[in-house]
Amino acid sequence: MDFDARAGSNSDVEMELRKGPWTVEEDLLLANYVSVHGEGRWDSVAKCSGLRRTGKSCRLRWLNYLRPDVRRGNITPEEQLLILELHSRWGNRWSKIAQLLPGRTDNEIKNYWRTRVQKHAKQLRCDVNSKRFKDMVKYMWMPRLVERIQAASGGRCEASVPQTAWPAEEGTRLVPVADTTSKSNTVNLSSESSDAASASNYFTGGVEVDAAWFRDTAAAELSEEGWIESLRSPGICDNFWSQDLEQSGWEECCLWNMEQGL
DNA sequence: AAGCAGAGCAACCGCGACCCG
DNA sequence: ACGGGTCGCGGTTGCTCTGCT
Repeated sequence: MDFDARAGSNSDVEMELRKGPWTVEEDLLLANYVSVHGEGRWDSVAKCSGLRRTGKSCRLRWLNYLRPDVRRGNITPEEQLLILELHSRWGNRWSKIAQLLPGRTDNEIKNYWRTRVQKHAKQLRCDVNSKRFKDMVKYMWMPRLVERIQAASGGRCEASVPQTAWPAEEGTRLVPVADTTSKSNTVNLSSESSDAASASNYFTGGVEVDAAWFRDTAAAELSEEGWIESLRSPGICDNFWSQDLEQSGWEECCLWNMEQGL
């Protein structure tokens, strides 16, 4: 039962189903109706509430925006961590992932993934489904988030993160980087070019890269972002990471960029 | 100040699953 | 068993905002 945007007289237009952004009046109508009658059947909601919208549209608006318990805005590091972990397990099962993030909608999580994570991988010409990308998420991105959460909670990580998130996989080439998550990999790069080169080598499989370039790029990024300072100031870095993980993900950028030449 | 490009997000669309007569 | 109606999910689109030149 699709709607059809045919041109017509004013009265016809009045009766047409509306599309596009919801108005405040429509929001009020829908919210009032649902609060009185419950969610029920969405086609009925659409018809009986007086809204000229499809049931689908009403459902989407209610679930993603009007629902009282819906949370909007900054996705916390804990939530980011959970999203990364759950996505690694279930893939694009957004609604399933959303069930474990109270107040978050599948749409919001999907948008987060597409804008922050997938876009990042795309820019770096790295397949989000590739082993390498998953490793980066698992061994660099996620540990960083844990650091952030720990810092924010005064050293106690209270995030409900599945323990399978970052197993100690000794013997893999990624271990050294994973092992540095508590301190060194965030500091060394700013001061020692050799550390920068060695860190980069772990993610290039030991292939030589331009260490000077790596160091300079990292230093420039560090200077711009000032995130060494932020690491030492839990309050500040909490906001920093909450706003956008990617902005502090300069290191991954450097590493991935170098991989492109391989 | 104006134009442009990119990012972020709300909403739509298509399809498959489910329910019920 | 079948068919129509409805719902829910994942993919996609397009609008708005923001930052850069």
